[in-house]
Amino acid sequence: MLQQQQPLTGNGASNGRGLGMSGHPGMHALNTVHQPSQHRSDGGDPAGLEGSENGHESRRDIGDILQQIMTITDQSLDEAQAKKHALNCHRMKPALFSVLCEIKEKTGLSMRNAQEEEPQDPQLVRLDNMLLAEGVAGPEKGGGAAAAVSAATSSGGMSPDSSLEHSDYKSKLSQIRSIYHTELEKYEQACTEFTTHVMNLLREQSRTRPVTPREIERMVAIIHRKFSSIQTQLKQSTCEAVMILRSRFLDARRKRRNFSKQATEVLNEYFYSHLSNPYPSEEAKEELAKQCGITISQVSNWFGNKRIRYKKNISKFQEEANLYAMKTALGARQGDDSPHTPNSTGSGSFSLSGSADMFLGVPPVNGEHSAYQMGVQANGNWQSRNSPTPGTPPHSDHSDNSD
DNA sequence: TGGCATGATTCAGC
DNA sequence: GCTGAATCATGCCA
Repeated sequence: MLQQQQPLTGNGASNGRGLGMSGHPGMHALNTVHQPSQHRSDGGDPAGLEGSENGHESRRDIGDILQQIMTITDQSLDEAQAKKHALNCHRMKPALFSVLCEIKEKTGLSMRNAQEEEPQDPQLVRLDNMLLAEGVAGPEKGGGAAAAVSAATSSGGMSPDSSLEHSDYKSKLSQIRSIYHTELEKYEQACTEFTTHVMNLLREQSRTRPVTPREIERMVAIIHRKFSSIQTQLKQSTCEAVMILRSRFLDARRKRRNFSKQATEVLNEYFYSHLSNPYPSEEAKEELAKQCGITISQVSNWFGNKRIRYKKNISKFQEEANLYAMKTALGARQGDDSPHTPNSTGSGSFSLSGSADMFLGVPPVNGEHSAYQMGVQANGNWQSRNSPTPGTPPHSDHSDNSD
Protein backbone atom coordinates (compact mmCIF):
# COMPACT_ATOMS: atom_id res chain seq x y z
CA MET A 1 0.00 0.00 0.00
CA LEU A 2 2.76 2.36 0.96
CA GLN A 3 5.37 0.78 -1.12
CA GLN A 4 5.52 3.59 -3.58
CA GLN A 5 6.22 6.38 -1.24
CA GLN A 6 7.26 9.46 -3.02
CA PRO A 7 7.66 12.86 -1.59
CA LEU A 8 4.75 14.99 -2.56
CA THR A 9 6.95 17.99 -2.78
CA GLY A 10 10.57 18.61 -3.01
CA ASN A 11 10.56 20.71 0.08
CA GLY A 12 10.09 17.84 2.45
CA ALA A 13 6.37 17.70 2.90
CA SER A 14 6.82 14.12 3.96
CA ASN A 15 9.69 15.47 6.03
CA GLY A 16 11.39 12.15 6.10
CA ARG A 17 9.46 11.04 9.17
CA GLY A 18 7.58 8.36 7.46
CA LEU A 19 4.34 10.12 7.01
CA GLY A 20 4.29 8.13 3.89
CA MET A 21 0.86 8.80 2.54
CA SER A 22 2.01 11.44 0.17
CA GLY A 23 2.57 8.80 -2.43
CA HIS A 24 -0.64 7.04 -1.66
CA PRO A 25 -3.09 6.79 -4.51
CA GLY A 26 -5.60 8.34 -2.21
CA MET A 27 -3.75 11.55 -2.53
CA HIS A 28 -5.50 12.08 -5.80
CA ALA A 29 -8.38 13.24 -3.67
CA LEU A 30 -6.37 16.31 -3.05
CA ASN A 31 -6.82 17.05 -6.65
CA THR A 32 -10.52 16.51 -6.67
CA VAL A 33 -11.67 17.77 -3.33
CA HIS A 34 -10.97 21.38 -3.33
CA GLN A 35 -12.52 24.69 -2.76
CA PRO A 36 -11.59 26.99 -5.64
CA SER A 37 -13.02 30.08 -4.15
CA GLN A 38 -10.95 29.81 -0.99
CA HIS A 39 -7.79 31.25 -2.21
CA ARG A 40 -6.48 32.68 0.97
CA SER A 41 -3.11 33.52 2.24
CA ASP A 42 -2.83 30.31 4.21
CA GLY A 43 -3.21 28.06 1.20
CA GLY A 44 -3.25 27.92 -2.55
CA ASP A 45 -5.78 26.46 -4.87
CA PRO A 46 -5.40 22.71 -4.82
CA ALA A 47 -6.59 22.61 -8.38
CA GLY A 48 -3.39 24.21 -9.31
CA LEU A 49 -1.15 21.74 -7.66
CA GLU A 50 0.47 20.82 -10.87
CA GLY A 51 2.85 23.09 -12.47
CA SER A 52 1.81 26.61 -11.45
CA GLU A 53 3.23 28.84 -8.79
CA ASN A 54 0.00 28.28 -6.92
CA GLY A 55 0.73 24.62 -7.12
CA HIS A 56 3.98 25.09 -5.34
CA GLU A 57 2.23 27.14 -2.73
CA SER A 58 -0.41 24.48 -2.24
CA ARG A 59 2.23 21.84 -1.82
CA ARG A 60 3.95 23.97 0.72
CA ASP A 61 0.61 24.44 2.39
CA ILE A 62 -0.01 20.73 2.63
CA GLY A 63 3.50 20.25 3.78
CA ASP A 64 2.90 22.73 6.54
CA ILE A 65 -0.27 21.00 7.59
CA LEU A 66 1.43 17.65 7.71
CA GLN A 67 4.31 19.15 9.59
CA GLN A 68 1.90 20.59 12.11
CA ILE A 69 0.18 17.25 12.50
CA MET A 70 3.47 15.49 13.01
CA THR A 71 4.65 17.91 15.63
CA ILE A 72 1.41 18.33 17.48
CA THR A 73 2.37 15.76 20.09
CA ASP A 74 5.46 17.76 20.98
CA GLN A 75 3.41 20.73 21.95
CA SER A 76 1.70 21.63 25.15
CA LEU A 77 -1.90 20.66 25.62
CA ASP A 78 -3.22 24.14 25.08
CA GLU A 79 -1.09 24.66 22.02
CA ALA A 80 -2.13 21.29 20.67
CA GLN A 81 -5.80 22.06 21.27
CA ALA A 82 -5.46 25.37 19.50
CA LYS A 83 -3.58 23.71 16.66
CA LYS A 84 -6.17 21.00 16.46
CA HIS A 85 -8.93 23.52 16.23
CA ALA A 86 -7.07 25.37 13.52
CA LEU A 87 -6.53 22.18 11.59
CA ASN A 88 -10.16 21.24 11.92
CA CYS A 89 -11.08 24.54 10.39
CA HIS A 90 -8.44 24.34 7.74
CA ARG A 91 -9.78 24.42 4.24
CA MET A 92 -7.64 21.43 3.30
CA LYS A 93 -9.10 19.27 6.00
CA PRO A 94 -11.86 17.70 3.86
CA ALA A 95 -9.28 16.68 1.31
CA LEU A 96 -6.99 15.15 3.91
CA PHE A 97 -9.94 13.48 5.54
CA SER A 98 -10.91 11.97 2.23
CA VAL A 99 -7.40 10.57 1.84
CA LEU A 100 -7.58 9.05 5.25
CA CYS A 101 -10.92 7.51 4.33
CA GLU A 102 -9.35 5.81 1.36
CA ILE A 103 -6.43 4.54 3.39
CA LYS A 104 -8.87 3.32 5.97
CA GLU A 105 -10.83 1.53 3.31
CA LYS A 106 -7.72 -0.35 2.21
CA THR A 107 -6.36 -1.19 5.64
CA GLY A 108 -9.81 -2.04 6.92
CA LEU A 109 -9.95 -4.89 4.45
CA SER A 110 -6.83 -6.44 5.85
CA MET A 111 -8.11 -6.15 9.40
CA ARG A 112 -11.46 -7.62 8.65
CA ASN A 113 -10.52 -11.22 9.01
CA ALA A 114 -8.25 -10.73 11.94
CA GLN A 115 -10.88 -9.74 14.47
CA GLU A 116 -13.62 -12.26 13.91
CA GLU A 117 -15.68 -13.45 16.84
CA GLU A 118 -13.98 -16.19 18.77
CA PRO A 119 -15.93 -19.12 20.14
CA GLN A 120 -16.37 -19.12 23.91
CA ASP A 121 -13.34 -20.45 25.71
CA PRO A 122 -14.14 -23.98 26.95
CA GLN A 123 -11.99 -23.40 30.02
CA LEU A 124 -14.09 -20.39 30.87
CA VAL A 125 -17.22 -22.48 30.44
CA ARG A 126 -15.83 -25.07 32.83
CA LEU A 127 -14.91 -22.42 35.37
CA ASP A 128 -18.35 -20.86 35.08
CA ASN A 129 -20.02 -24.22 35.55
CA MET A 130 -17.93 -25.03 38.56
CA LEU A 131 -18.54 -21.68 40.20
CA LEU A 132 -22.22 -22.13 39.54
CA ALA A 133 -22.23 -25.62 41.00
CA GLU A 134 -20.35 -24.49 44.08
CA GLY A 135 -22.82 -21.70 44.61
CA VAL A 136 -20.17 -19.01 44.16
CA ALA A 137 -21.56 -17.68 40.93
CA GLY A 138 -25.23 -17.32 40.17
CA PRO A 139 -28.00 -16.83 42.68
CA GLU A 140 -27.11 -17.56 46.28
CA LYS A 141 -28.85 -20.76 47.13
CA GLY A 142 -26.34 -22.42 49.42
CA GLY A 143 -25.95 -25.02 46.72
CA GLY A 144 -22.30 -25.82 47.06
CA ALA A 145 -22.18 -25.63 50.78
CA ALA A 146 -25.43 -27.47 51.14
CA ALA A 147 -24.29 -30.10 48.69
CA ALA A 148 -21.01 -30.58 50.48
CA VAL A 149 -22.71 -30.73 53.84
CA SER A 150 -25.28 -33.14 52.50
CA ALA A 151 -22.56 -35.31 51.03
CA ALA A 152 -20.76 -35.26 54.32
CA THR A 153 -23.74 -36.33 56.35
CA SER A 154 -24.85 -38.97 53.91
CA SER A 155 -21.43 -40.60 53.83
CA GLY A 156 -21.41 -40.89 57.56
CA GLY A 157 -19.00 -39.69 60.18
CA MET A 158 -20.69 -36.40 60.82
CA SER A 159 -21.85 -36.11 64.33
CA PRO A 160 -24.50 -33.54 65.12
CA ASP A 161 -21.95 -31.26 66.69
CA SER A 162 -20.20 -30.97 63.38
CA SER A 163 -22.68 -28.28 62.48
CA LEU A 164 -20.01 -25.87 63.64
CA GLU A 165 -17.85 -27.19 60.86
CA HIS A 166 -20.71 -26.69 58.41
CA SER A 167 -21.12 -23.11 59.39
CA ASP A 168 -17.40 -22.62 59.14
CA TYR A 169 -17.42 -24.04 55.64
CA LYS A 170 -20.43 -21.95 54.73
CA SER A 171 -18.95 -18.75 56.08
CA LYS A 172 -15.69 -19.34 54.27
CA LEU A 173 -17.52 -20.11 51.05
CA SER A 174 -19.58 -17.02 51.60
CA GLN A 175 -16.37 -15.02 52.00
CA ILE A 176 -15.04 -16.37 48.74
CA ARG A 177 -18.33 -15.60 47.06
CA SER A 178 -18.32 -12.08 48.40
CA ILE A 179 -14.75 -11.41 47.28
CA TYR A 180 -15.47 -12.92 43.90
CA HIS A 181 -18.50 -10.73 43.33
CA THR A 182 -16.75 -7.61 44.55
CA GLU A 183 -13.82 -8.19 42.24
CA LEU A 184 -16.09 -9.10 39.37
CA GLU A 185 -18.05 -5.92 39.89
CA LYS A 186 -14.83 -3.92 39.97
CA TYR A 187 -13.67 -5.46 36.72
CA GLU A 188 -17.01 -4.88 35.07
CA GLN A 189 -17.07 -1.29 36.23
CA ALA A 190 -13.52 -0.73 35.06
CA CYS A 191 -14.35 -2.36 31.75
CA THR A 192 -17.41 -0.14 31.28
CA GLU A 193 -15.48 2.97 32.24
CA PHE A 194 -12.61 2.13 29.95
CA THR A 195 -14.95 1.28 27.09
CA THR A 196 -16.80 4.55 27.52
CA HIS A 197 -13.52 6.39 27.64
CA VAL A 198 -12.25 4.72 24.48
CA MET A 199 -15.54 5.33 22.70
CA ASN A 200 -15.41 8.99 23.62
CA LEU A 201 -11.88 9.16 22.34
CA LEU A 202 -12.88 7.49 19.10
CA ARG A 203 -15.81 9.85 18.71
CA GLU A 204 -13.49 12.73 19.28
CA GLN A 205 -11.02 11.30 16.82
CA SER A 206 -13.74 10.74 14.28
CA ARG A 207 -13.72 14.46 13.72
CA THR A 208 -10.20 14.31 12.36
CA ARG A 209 -9.98 10.81 11.00
CA PRO A 210 -12.51 8.32 9.73
CA VAL A 211 -13.79 6.04 12.47
CA THR A 212 -16.45 3.57 11.42
CA PRO A 213 -19.02 2.11 13.82
CA ARG A 214 -17.57 -1.26 13.04
CA GLU A 215 -14.20 -0.08 14.18
CA ILE A 216 -15.71 1.12 17.43
CA GLU A 217 -17.37 -2.25 17.83
CA ARG A 218 -14.08 -3.97 17.27
CA MET A 219 -12.34 -1.76 19.73
CA VAL A 220 -15.02 -2.50 22.31
CA ALA A 221 -14.68 -6.21 21.58
CA ILE A 222 -10.92 -6.00 22.08
CA ILE A 223 -11.39 -4.24 25.40
CA HIS A 224 -13.93 -6.83 26.48
CA ARG A 225 -11.61 -9.62 25.50
CA LYS A 226 -8.82 -8.12 27.55
CA PHE A 227 -11.05 -7.72 30.57
CA SER A 228 -12.47 -11.14 30.00
CA SER A 229 -9.02 -12.66 30.31
CA ILE A 230 -8.64 -10.87 33.64
CA GLN A 231 -12.01 -12.24 34.70
CA THR A 232 -10.91 -15.71 33.68
CA GLN A 233 -7.95 -15.36 36.00
CA LEU A 234 -10.26 -14.23 38.76
CA LYS A 235 -12.54 -17.19 38.15
CA GLN A 236 -9.58 -19.53 38.12
CA SER A 237 -8.32 -18.20 41.43
CA THR A 238 -11.80 -18.44 42.91
CA CYS A 239 -12.14 -22.04 41.75
CA GLU A 240 -8.80 -22.87 43.30
CA ALA A 241 -9.86 -21.29 46.58
CA VAL A 242 -13.10 -23.28 46.55
CA MET A 243 -11.24 -26.49 45.77
CA ILE A 244 -8.84 -25.93 48.64
CA LEU A 245 -11.69 -25.14 51.00
CA ARG A 246 -13.61 -28.14 49.81
CA SER A 247 -10.70 -30.52 50.14
CA ARG A 248 -10.02 -29.24 53.63
CA PHE A 249 -13.64 -29.75 54.52
CA LEU A 250 -13.72 -33.21 53.01
CA ASP A 251 -10.55 -34.12 54.87
CA ALA A 252 -12.14 -32.84 58.03
CA ARG A 253 -15.06 -35.18 57.39
CA ARG A 254 -12.73 -38.11 57.64
CA LYS A 255 -11.62 -37.12 61.07
CA ARG A 256 -12.74 -39.49 63.74
CA ARG A 257 -15.38 -38.12 65.98
CA ASN A 258 -16.70 -39.83 69.03
CA PHE A 259 -20.33 -40.75 68.96
CA SER A 260 -22.58 -38.98 71.32
CA LYS A 261 -23.00 -40.44 74.78
CA GLN A 262 -26.57 -41.33 74.01
CA ALA A 263 -25.57 -43.11 70.81
CA THR A 264 -22.93 -45.14 72.62
CA GLU A 265 -25.47 -46.03 75.25
CA VAL A 266 -27.98 -47.27 72.70
CA LEU A 267 -25.33 -49.35 70.97
CA ASN A 268 -24.04 -50.76 74.22
CA GLU A 269 -27.54 -51.60 75.36
CA TYR A 270 -28.11 -53.56 72.23
CA PHE A 271 -24.72 -55.19 72.42
CA TYR A 272 -25.05 -56.36 76.01
CA SER A 273 -28.66 -57.34 75.66
CA HIS A 274 -27.67 -59.50 72.70
CA LEU A 275 -24.42 -60.62 74.16
CA SER A 276 -25.00 -64.20 73.17
CA ASN A 277 -25.24 -63.12 69.59
CA PRO A 278 -24.21 -59.52 69.03
CA TYR A 279 -24.87 -59.51 65.33
CA PRO A 280 -27.64 -57.10 64.58
CA SER A 281 -29.65 -57.78 61.49
CA GLU A 282 -29.89 -55.22 58.75
CA GLU A 283 -33.20 -54.01 60.18
CA ALA A 284 -31.71 -53.73 63.64
CA LYS A 285 -28.73 -51.89 62.28
CA GLU A 286 -31.02 -49.49 60.51
CA GLU A 287 -32.99 -48.92 63.66
CA LEU A 288 -29.84 -48.42 65.71
CA ALA A 289 -28.42 -46.08 63.10
CA LYS A 290 -31.60 -44.05 63.19
CA GLN A 291 -31.57 -44.00 66.96
CA CYS A 292 -27.95 -42.92 67.17
CA GLY A 293 -27.94 -40.55 64.29
CA ILE A 294 -25.18 -42.43 62.54
CA THR A 295 -24.95 -44.56 59.43
CA ILE A 296 -25.50 -48.28 59.11
CA SER A 297 -21.86 -48.80 58.24
CA GLN A 298 -20.91 -46.96 61.39
CA VAL A 299 -23.15 -49.29 63.34
CA SER A 300 -21.43 -52.23 61.65
CA ASN A 301 -18.04 -50.76 62.45
CA TRP A 302 -19.01 -50.19 66.01
CA PHE A 303 -20.23 -53.75 66.46
CA GLY A 304 -17.19 -55.11 64.69
CA ASN A 305 -14.86 -53.21 66.97
CA LYS A 306 -16.95 -53.97 70.01
CA ARG A 307 -17.02 -57.70 69.44
CA ILE A 308 -13.28 -57.86 68.97
CA ARG A 309 -12.44 -55.64 71.87
CA TYR A 310 -14.92 -57.34 74.11
CA LYS A 311 -13.60 -60.75 73.23
CA LYS A 312 -10.01 -59.61 73.68
CA ASN A 313 -10.55 -58.28 77.13
CA ILE A 314 -13.75 -59.60 78.64
CA SER A 315 -12.79 -58.79 82.19
CA LYS A 316 -12.32 -55.19 81.29
CA PHE A 317 -15.84 -54.97 79.93
CA GLN A 318 -17.44 -56.87 82.79
CA GLU A 319 -18.35 -53.80 84.74
CA GLU A 320 -19.86 -52.20 81.70
CA ALA A 321 -21.75 -55.41 80.95
CA ASN A 322 -23.13 -55.50 84.50
CA LEU A 323 -24.19 -51.92 84.26
CA TYR A 324 -26.16 -52.47 81.11
CA ALA A 325 -27.51 -55.75 82.44
CA MET A 326 -28.88 -53.88 85.41
CA LYS A 327 -30.33 -51.18 83.24
CA THR A 328 -31.97 -53.64 80.94
CA ALA A 329 -33.25 -55.73 83.79
CA LEU A 330 -34.74 -52.68 85.41
CA GLY A 331 -36.31 -51.73 82.16
CA ALA A 332 -37.78 -55.17 81.82
CA ARG A 333 -39.23 -55.13 85.32
CA GLN A 334 -40.68 -51.67 84.98
CA GLY A 335 -42.59 -52.76 81.98
CA ASP A 336 -41.92 -53.39 78.40
CA ASP A 337 -43.84 -50.34 77.25
CA SER A 338 -40.69 -48.27 77.18
CA PRO A 339 -38.24 -50.27 75.19
CA HIS A 340 -34.70 -49.08 74.69
CA THR A 341 -33.13 -51.25 72.13
CA PRO A 342 -34.38 -52.03 68.71
CA ASN A 343 -35.32 -55.57 67.99
CA SER A 344 -34.34 -57.18 64.81
CA THR A 345 -37.74 -57.36 63.25
CA GLY A 346 -37.38 -53.89 61.95
CA SER A 347 -40.71 -52.97 63.45
CA GLY A 348 -39.16 -49.89 64.90
CA SER A 349 -39.96 -50.84 68.47
CA PHE A 350 -37.45 -52.16 70.91
CA SER A 351 -37.73 -55.40 72.74
CA LEU A 352 -35.78 -56.78 75.60
CA SER A 353 -35.31 -59.96 73.77
CA GLY A 354 -31.72 -60.14 74.82
CA SER A 355 -32.30 -59.66 78.49
CA ALA A 356 -32.76 -63.35 78.99
CA ASP A 357 -29.40 -64.33 77.66
CA MET A 358 -27.99 -61.37 79.49
CA PHE A 359 -29.07 -62.91 82.75
CA LEU A 360 -27.66 -66.15 81.58
CA GLY A 361 -24.46 -64.61 80.50
CA VAL A 362 -23.58 -61.90 82.93
CA PRO A 363 -21.59 -63.14 85.87
CA PRO A 364 -21.59 -61.70 89.35
CA VAL A 365 -19.74 -58.48 89.68
CA ASN A 366 -16.76 -60.12 91.24
CA GLY A 367 -17.06 -62.95 88.84
CA GLU A 368 -14.16 -64.84 87.46
CA HIS A 369 -16.60 -66.12 84.99
CA SER A 370 -15.81 -67.73 81.76
CA ALA A 371 -16.16 -66.24 78.40
CA TYR A 372 -18.88 -68.74 77.82
CA GLN A 373 -21.00 -67.06 80.43
CA MET A 374 -20.32 -63.72 78.87
CA GLY A 375 -21.62 -64.91 75.56
CA VAL A 376 -18.29 -65.90 74.19
CA GLN A 377 -17.49 -69.54 74.11
CA ALA A 378 -14.18 -70.98 75.05
CA ASN A 379 -13.30 -71.45 71.42
CA GLY A 380 -13.77 -67.76 70.87
CA ASN A 381 -17.08 -68.03 69.05
CA TRP A 382 -20.23 -66.31 70.14
CA GLN A 383 -22.27 -68.98 71.86
CA SER A 384 -25.48 -68.48 69.99
CA ARG A 385 -24.26 -67.49 66.64
CA ASN A 386 -25.19 -70.92 65.50
CA SER A 387 -27.34 -71.98 68.40
CA PRO A 388 -29.41 -69.23 69.82
CA THR A 389 -30.23 -69.37 73.46
CA PRO A 390 -33.76 -70.37 74.24
CA GLY A 391 -34.55 -66.96 75.55
CA THR A 392 -33.37 -65.22 72.44
CA PRO A 393 -35.96 -64.70 69.78
CA PRO A 394 -34.80 -65.94 66.43
CA HIS A 395 -35.32 -62.63 64.80
CA SER A 396 -32.68 -60.95 66.86
CA ASP A 397 -29.95 -63.33 66.05
CA HIS A 398 -27.20 -63.31 63.61
CA SER A 399 -27.66 -67.00 63.02
CA ASP A 400 -31.16 -66.86 61.66
CA ASN A 401 -30.77 -64.12 59.16
CA SER A 402 -28.69 -63.42 56.18
CA ASP A 403 -26.17 -61.75 58.37
C1' DT B 1 2.38 -34.52 76.30
C1' DG B 2 1.85 -39.39 76.67
C1' DG B 3 -1.26 -42.99 77.05
C1' DC B 4 -5.59 -44.77 76.44
C1' DA B 5 -10.13 -44.91 74.00
C1' DT B 6 -12.39 -45.28 69.88
C1' DG B 7 -14.00 -44.80 65.08
C1' DA B 8 -12.30 -45.95 60.54
C1' DT B 9 -9.68 -48.55 57.24
C1' DT B 10 -7.45 -52.46 55.25
C1' DC B 11 -6.91 -57.18 54.29
C1' DA B 12 -7.57 -62.05 54.35
C1' DG B 13 -10.81 -65.82 54.99
C1' DC B 14 -15.17 -67.62 54.37
C1' DG C 1 -20.54 -59.11 51.23
C1' DC C 2 -19.73 -59.97 56.02
C1' DT C 3 -16.54 -60.81 59.57
C1' DG C 4 -12.33 -60.95 62.46
C1' DA C 5 -8.03 -59.12 63.13
C1' DA C 6 -4.60 -55.72 62.75
C1' DT C 7 -3.63 -51.21 62.24
C1' DC C 8 -4.13 -46.29 61.68
C1' DA C 9 -5.50 -41.81 63.14
C1' DT C 10 -7.55 -38.87 66.10
C1' DG C 11 -9.98 -37.35 70.44
C1' DC C 12 -9.80 -37.07 75.25
C1' DC C 13 -7.95 -36.75 79.72
C1' DA C 14 -4.80 -36.89 83.61
